[in-house]
Amino acid sequence: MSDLGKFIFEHRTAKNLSSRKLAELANISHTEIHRLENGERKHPSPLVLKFIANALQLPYDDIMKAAGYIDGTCISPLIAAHLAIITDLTDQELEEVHNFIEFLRNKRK
Amino acid sequence: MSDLGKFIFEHRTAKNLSSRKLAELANISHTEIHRLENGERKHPSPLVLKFIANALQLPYDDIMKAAGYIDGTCISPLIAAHLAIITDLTDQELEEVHNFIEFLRNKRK
DNA sequence: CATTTTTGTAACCTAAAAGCAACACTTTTA
DNA sequence: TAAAAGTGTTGCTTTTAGGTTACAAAAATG
Repeated sequence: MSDLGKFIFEHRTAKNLSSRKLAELANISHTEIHRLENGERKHPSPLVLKFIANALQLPYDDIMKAAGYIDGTCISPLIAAHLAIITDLTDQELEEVHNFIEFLRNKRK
Repeated sequence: MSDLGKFIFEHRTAKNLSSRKLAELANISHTEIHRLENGERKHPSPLVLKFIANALQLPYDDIMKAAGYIDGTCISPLIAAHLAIITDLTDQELEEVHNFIEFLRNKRK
Protein backbone atom coordinates (compact mmCIF):
# COMPACT_ATOMS: atom_id res chain seq x y z
CA MET A 1 0.00 0.00 0.00
CA SER A 2 1.30 3.41 -0.96
CA ASP A 3 2.09 6.23 1.40
CA LEU A 4 -0.90 8.23 0.20
CA GLY A 5 -3.10 5.15 0.36
CA LYS A 6 -2.22 4.57 4.00
CA PHE A 7 -2.80 8.24 4.77
CA ILE A 8 -6.32 8.33 3.39
CA PHE A 9 -7.31 4.91 4.72
CA GLU A 10 -6.09 5.61 8.25
CA HIS A 11 -7.81 8.96 8.55
CA ARG A 12 -10.98 7.74 6.89
CA THR A 13 -11.39 4.73 9.17
CA ALA A 14 -10.41 6.81 12.18
CA LYS A 15 -13.47 8.92 11.44
CA ASN A 16 -15.65 5.85 10.84
CA LEU A 17 -16.34 6.82 7.25
CA SER A 18 -17.00 4.39 4.42
CA SER A 19 -15.25 5.06 1.13
CA ARG A 20 -18.63 5.97 -0.32
CA LYS A 21 -19.39 8.43 2.44
CA LEU A 22 -15.98 10.07 2.12
CA ALA A 23 -16.45 10.30 -1.62
CA GLU A 24 -19.78 12.02 -1.11
CA LEU A 25 -18.25 14.57 1.27
CA ALA A 26 -15.40 15.21 -1.15
CA ASN A 27 -17.64 15.35 -4.23
CA ILE A 28 -15.67 12.71 -6.09
CA SER A 29 -16.46 9.11 -7.01
CA HIS A 30 -16.07 6.37 -4.43
CA THR A 31 -14.13 4.45 -7.04
CA GLU A 32 -11.44 7.06 -6.96
CA ILE A 33 -11.14 6.77 -3.19
CA HIS A 34 -10.69 3.03 -3.59
CA ARG A 35 -8.00 3.45 -6.25
CA LEU A 36 -6.11 6.03 -4.21
CA GLU A 37 -6.14 3.84 -1.11
CA ASN A 38 -4.91 0.84 -3.07
CA GLY A 39 -2.20 2.71 -4.92
CA GLU A 40 -3.81 2.18 -8.32
CA ARG A 41 -3.73 5.88 -9.16
CA LYS A 42 -0.19 6.93 -10.03
CA HIS A 43 -0.59 10.68 -10.36
CA PRO A 44 -3.74 12.03 -8.70
CA SER A 45 -4.50 15.67 -9.34
CA PRO A 46 -3.88 18.09 -6.47
CA LEU A 47 -7.51 19.12 -6.83
CA VAL A 48 -8.98 15.80 -5.72
CA LEU A 49 -6.42 15.67 -2.93
CA LYS A 50 -7.65 19.06 -1.75
CA PHE A 51 -11.26 17.83 -1.82
CA ILE A 52 -10.32 14.80 0.26
CA ALA A 53 -8.30 16.86 2.74
CA ASN A 54 -11.28 19.17 3.22
CA ALA A 55 -13.65 16.26 3.66
CA LEU A 56 -11.37 14.71 6.27
CA GLN A 57 -10.79 18.10 7.89
CA LEU A 58 -7.05 17.74 7.50
CA PRO A 59 -4.47 20.28 6.35
CA TYR A 60 -4.05 20.26 2.59
CA ASP A 61 -0.28 20.26 2.91
CA ASP A 62 -0.34 16.98 4.80
CA ILE A 63 -2.01 15.07 1.99
CA MET A 64 0.25 16.76 -0.58
CA LYS A 65 3.20 15.56 1.44
CA ALA A 66 1.77 12.05 1.64
CA ALA A 67 1.34 12.10 -2.13
CA GLY A 68 4.99 13.07 -2.54
CA TYR A 69 4.08 16.34 -4.23
CA ILE A 70 5.90 18.47 -1.70
CA ASP A 71 8.62 17.78 0.78
CA GLY A 72 9.43 19.64 3.91
CA THR A 73 6.86 21.64 5.78
CA CYS A 74 4.60 24.47 4.72
CA ILE A 75 4.19 27.47 6.95
CA SER A 76 2.08 30.59 6.82
CA PRO A 77 3.48 33.65 5.03
CA LEU A 78 3.53 35.51 8.37
CA ILE A 79 5.80 33.00 10.07
CA ALA A 80 7.84 32.78 6.88
CA ALA A 81 8.58 36.49 7.14
CA HIS A 82 9.93 36.09 10.64
CA LEU A 83 11.84 33.02 9.57
CA ALA A 84 13.42 34.82 6.64
CA ILE A 85 15.97 36.18 9.07
CA ILE A 86 17.79 32.88 9.38
CA THR A 87 17.33 31.41 5.93
CA ASP A 88 20.80 32.40 4.85
CA LEU A 89 22.51 30.54 7.65
CA THR A 90 24.58 27.46 6.97
CA ASP A 91 23.82 24.12 8.58
CA GLN A 92 26.72 24.57 10.94
CA GLU A 93 25.56 28.04 11.94
CA LEU A 94 22.09 26.65 12.56
CA GLU A 95 23.67 24.08 14.81
CA GLU A 96 25.33 26.89 16.80
CA VAL A 97 21.99 28.69 17.08
CA HIS A 98 20.51 25.43 18.28
CA ASN A 99 23.13 25.17 21.01
CA PHE A 100 22.60 28.77 22.00
CA ILE A 101 18.88 28.17 22.41
CA GLU A 102 19.61 25.15 24.57
CA PHE A 103 21.88 27.35 26.64
CA LEU A 104 19.10 29.92 27.09
CA ARG A 105 16.67 27.24 28.11
CA ASN A 106 19.00 25.79 30.73
CA LYS A 107 19.59 29.25 32.13
CA ARG A 108 15.91 29.45 33.10
CA LYS A 109 16.04 26.85 35.83
CA MET B 1 -2.21 35.31 -18.94
CA SER B 2 -2.33 33.09 -15.89
CA ASP B 3 -0.12 33.38 -12.87
CA LEU B 4 1.76 30.22 -13.79
CA GLY B 5 2.01 31.36 -17.38
CA LYS B 6 3.67 34.60 -16.35
CA PHE B 7 5.99 32.73 -14.03
CA ILE B 8 7.32 30.38 -16.70
CA PHE B 9 7.46 33.02 -19.42
CA GLU B 10 9.36 35.55 -17.29
CA HIS B 11 11.97 33.11 -16.08
CA ARG B 12 12.35 31.49 -19.49
CA THR B 13 12.94 34.76 -21.32
CA ALA B 14 15.18 36.01 -18.52
CA LYS B 15 17.43 33.08 -19.35
CA ASN B 16 17.14 33.70 -23.10
CA LEU B 17 15.56 30.36 -23.73
CA SER B 18 13.09 29.59 -26.49
CA SER B 19 10.08 27.50 -25.56
CA ARG B 20 11.55 24.68 -27.61
CA LYS B 21 14.88 24.85 -25.82
CA LEU B 22 13.23 24.89 -22.40
CA ALA B 23 11.09 21.94 -23.41
CA GLU B 24 14.21 20.03 -24.40
CA LEU B 25 15.87 20.75 -21.05
CA ALA B 26 12.73 19.70 -19.19
CA ASN B 27 12.14 16.61 -21.32
CA ILE B 28 8.61 17.63 -22.24
CA SER B 29 7.05 18.84 -25.47
CA HIS B 30 7.39 22.47 -26.54
CA THR B 31 3.65 22.47 -27.12
CA GLU B 32 3.09 21.93 -23.43
CA ILE B 33 5.29 24.91 -22.57
CA HIS B 34 3.22 26.97 -24.96
CA ARG B 35 -0.03 25.82 -23.40
CA LEU B 36 1.18 26.46 -19.87
CA GLU B 37 2.39 29.96 -20.72
CA ASN B 38 -0.91 30.80 -22.40
CA GLY B 39 -3.08 29.38 -19.67
CA GLU B 40 -4.53 26.67 -21.90
CA ARG B 41 -3.67 23.91 -19.47
CA LYS B 42 -6.04 23.98 -16.51
CA HIS B 43 -4.52 21.36 -14.25
CA PRO B 44 -0.87 20.56 -15.09
CA SER B 45 0.62 17.65 -13.21
CA PRO B 46 3.13 18.49 -10.48
CA LEU B 47 5.56 16.23 -12.33
CA VAL B 48 5.91 18.46 -15.38
CA LEU B 49 6.12 21.47 -13.09
CA LYS B 50 9.04 19.81 -11.33
CA PHE B 51 10.76 19.17 -14.66
CA ILE B 52 10.34 22.81 -15.65
CA ALA B 53 11.56 24.07 -12.28
CA ASN B 54 14.67 21.92 -12.62
CA ALA B 55 15.28 23.10 -16.17
CA LEU B 56 14.98 26.73 -15.07
CA GLN B 57 17.06 26.04 -11.96
CA LEU B 58 14.31 27.35 -9.73
CA PRO B 59 12.94 25.95 -6.47
CA TYR B 60 10.15 23.46 -7.05
CA ASP B 61 7.99 25.13 -4.40
CA ASP B 62 8.01 28.41 -6.30
CA ILE B 63 6.41 26.95 -9.40
CA MET B 64 3.96 24.98 -7.28
CA LYS B 65 2.98 28.24 -5.63
CA ALA B 66 2.62 29.95 -9.01
CA ALA B 67 0.37 27.11 -10.13
CA GLY B 68 -1.80 27.63 -7.07
CA TYR B 69 -1.11 24.13 -5.78
CA ILE B 70 0.31 25.35 -2.49
CA ASP B 71 0.02 28.55 -0.56
CA GLY B 72 2.38 29.92 1.99
CA THR B 73 6.01 28.99 1.97
CA CYS B 74 7.72 25.64 2.14
CA ILE B 75 10.77 25.17 4.29
CA SER B 76 13.21 22.30 4.65
CA PRO B 77 12.64 19.75 7.39
CA LEU B 78 15.89 20.95 8.99
CA ILE B 79 14.70 24.54 9.33
CA ALA B 80 11.28 23.33 10.40
CA ALA B 81 12.93 21.46 13.24
CA HIS B 82 14.72 24.59 14.35
CA LEU B 83 11.49 26.53 14.10
CA ALA B 84 9.76 24.08 16.41
CA ILE B 85 12.49 24.62 18.96
CA ILE B 86 11.95 28.35 19.33
CA THR B 87 8.17 28.29 19.70
CA ASP B 88 8.42 28.17 23.47
CA LEU B 89 10.90 31.00 23.83
CA THR B 90 9.96 34.31 25.40
CA ASP B 91 10.19 37.53 23.42
CA GLN B 92 13.31 38.52 25.30
CA GLU B 93 14.94 35.17 24.60
CA LEU B 94 14.04 35.53 20.93
CA GLU B 95 15.74 38.90 20.99
CA GLU B 96 18.88 37.27 22.34
CA VAL B 97 18.72 34.62 19.63
CA HIS B 98 18.33 37.37 17.07
CA ASN B 99 21.43 39.10 18.38
CA PHE B 100 23.33 35.83 18.37
CA ILE B 101 22.44 35.30 14.72
CA GLU B 102 23.67 38.79 13.93
CA PHE B 103 26.88 37.92 15.70
CA LEU B 104 27.30 34.79 13.60
CA ARG B 105 26.66 36.72 10.45
CA ASN B 106 29.25 39.34 11.29
CA LYS B 107 31.78 36.66 12.13
CA ARG B 108 31.76 35.53 8.49
CA LYS B 109 33.43 38.57 7.04
C1' DC C 1 16.86 39.51 -51.80
C1' DA C 2 16.46 34.50 -51.60
C1' DT C 3 16.86 30.71 -48.50
C1' DT C 4 17.49 28.30 -44.49
C1' DT C 5 16.47 28.26 -39.59
C1' DT C 6 13.89 29.41 -35.75
C1' DT C 7 9.54 30.39 -33.50
C1' DG C 8 4.54 30.34 -32.27
C1' DT C 9 0.26 28.05 -33.09
C1' DA C 10 -3.19 24.72 -34.34
C1' DA C 11 -5.07 19.91 -35.63
C1' DC C 12 -4.92 15.36 -34.53
C1' DC C 13 -3.73 11.21 -31.64
C1' DT C 14 -2.64 8.51 -27.42
C1' DA C 15 -2.60 7.47 -22.62
C1' DA C 16 -4.08 8.21 -18.22
C1' DA C 17 -7.35 10.27 -14.73
C1' DA C 18 -11.82 10.10 -13.12
C1' DG C 19 -16.79 8.86 -13.29
C1' DC C 20 -20.72 5.39 -14.04
C1' DA C 21 -22.90 1.16 -13.50
C1' DA C 22 -23.03 -3.36 -12.21
C1' DC C 23 -21.36 -7.16 -9.44
C1' DA C 24 -20.61 -10.12 -5.24
C1' DC C 25 -20.36 -10.06 -0.32
C1' DT C 26 -21.37 -8.48 4.31
C1' DT C 27 -24.11 -6.34 7.81
C1' DT C 28 -28.44 -4.53 9.36
C1' DT C 29 -33.21 -4.68 10.42
C1' DA C 30 -37.92 -5.96 10.37
C1' DT D 1 -34.55 -15.76 8.54
C1' DA D 2 -35.57 -13.04 4.61
C1' DA D 3 -35.42 -8.51 2.65
C1' DA D 4 -32.86 -4.35 2.49
C1' DA D 5 -29.25 -1.36 2.83
C1' DG D 6 -24.17 -0.84 2.99
C1' DT D 7 -19.43 -1.95 1.40
C1' DG D 8 -15.48 -3.22 -1.50
C1' DT D 9 -14.31 -4.28 -6.10
C1' DT D 10 -14.26 -4.61 -11.25
C1' DG D 11 -15.26 -3.61 -16.30
C1' DC D 12 -16.64 0.07 -19.30
C1' DT D 13 -17.02 4.95 -20.80
C1' DT D 14 -15.89 9.83 -20.83
C1' DT D 15 -12.80 13.48 -20.29
C1' DT D 16 -8.48 15.65 -20.24
C1' DA D 17 -3.34 16.01 -19.95
C1' DG D 18 0.35 15.61 -22.84
C1' DG D 19 2.85 14.28 -27.31
C1' DT D 20 3.54 14.21 -32.54
C1' DT D 21 3.21 16.33 -36.64
C1' DA D 22 2.32 20.03 -39.67
C1' DC D 23 2.21 24.81 -41.04
C1' DA D 24 2.70 29.79 -41.34
C1' DA D 25 5.09 33.84 -39.86
C1' DA D 26 9.31 35.88 -38.24
C1' DA D 27 14.24 36.09 -37.97
C1' DA D 28 18.77 35.02 -39.26
C1' DT D 29 22.36 33.94 -42.67
C1' DG D 30 24.41 33.70 -47.27
